[in-house]
Amino acid sequence: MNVLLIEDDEGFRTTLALALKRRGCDVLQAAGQHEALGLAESENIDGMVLDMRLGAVDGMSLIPELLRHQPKARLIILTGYGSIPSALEAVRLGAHDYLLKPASADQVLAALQGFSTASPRPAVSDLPSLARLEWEHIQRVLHEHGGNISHTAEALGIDRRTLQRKLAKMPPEE
Amino acid sequence: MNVLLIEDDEGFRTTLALALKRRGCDVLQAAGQHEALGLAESENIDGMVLDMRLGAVDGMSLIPELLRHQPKARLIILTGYGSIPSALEAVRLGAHDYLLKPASADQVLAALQGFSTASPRPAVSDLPSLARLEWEHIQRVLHEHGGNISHTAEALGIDRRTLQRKLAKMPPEE
DNA sequence: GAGTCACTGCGGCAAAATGCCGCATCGAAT
DNA sequence: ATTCGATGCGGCATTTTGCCGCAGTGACTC
Repeated sequence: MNVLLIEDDEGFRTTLALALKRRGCDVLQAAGQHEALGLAESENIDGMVLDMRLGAVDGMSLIPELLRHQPKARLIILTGYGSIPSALEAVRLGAHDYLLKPASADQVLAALQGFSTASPRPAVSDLPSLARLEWEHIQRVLHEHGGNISHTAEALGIDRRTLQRKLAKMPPEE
Repeated sequence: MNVLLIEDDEGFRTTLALALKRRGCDVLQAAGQHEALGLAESENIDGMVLDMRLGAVDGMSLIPELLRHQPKARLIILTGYGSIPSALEAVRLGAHDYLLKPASADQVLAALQGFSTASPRPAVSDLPSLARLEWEHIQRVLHEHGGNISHTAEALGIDRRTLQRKLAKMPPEE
């Protein structure tokens, strides 16, 4: 399976690429839109993994072009922020699935192969606790800001010192 | 436009029904699955609004049947909890749009008429503040539990007293 | 090389929030 | 009438938060 990985975060991209290779995929990597479109034009591709936020570029707008070059490929979105409206828009534009970071390589591969991510019937009781929600959101925003604690704290509307303290104590007691 | 409203929360349903009628729709209401399927069989319907959580019944499973009876109708999901995987599954089952409560009657109507809810491109900076996220989540869970504060507090993993205090001070500021 | 600037880690402290009692009330079900 | 669950609220010890400030570091400039 030939996979095109389009993701601007170098660390995340290489990690995921390695994991996919280990699972038997041939992986092409692109960090930006032109690189991605170039590869989509010239190579034969079965599946594409697209980040929604490529620096200042909106990944959503790449979907139609990528699919025009590779109409038979499966295209899945892998994004950090993510929202229901954007997921629906992506699907309308032709994406086949929409995953949220952090997603395991197995999840990505399953989505590429067309096994829609098993959506466990959300029971009424599986609502996340406040602490869990907070933790996940902090991780997301932190990653969004490239690990910059000062900016993250400002975006979250809390004190930088508070963020530091939260981060310092979160890992141990989950 | 004939609209079938399938929603178990009586208050929410009648409110939305009234709002849609005021906007020129003919509204049929159903509180449960059998009622909904009965109306879908016998009436001519242009649009359906379906809640995902009808008491113990999973609204998702109704989608194919409803569409079988009304293949030309637009079916939109309106749900309180909502998640990206469930939104994707609903679309795969044939739903046309997927809205989260609270949604304005205008949003519902726009979705019914096929104007996909304008998804303002989520900028990198429009990440919700921690306080806002917490507030929205509390509202969601509170509604999920029918306004029961004790149960909500337990589900959120916080003290009942704390929840009361949060609720008491939230409305004024923001 | 000196200086500037942004970011980080940490200490301290007053103010606020939280957890954890208990008590009184109220309505519905028994 | 009594029981039971839910609610609103007071009090209080403990924890968390906001808001300083200071020192160290790395990058970038003059």
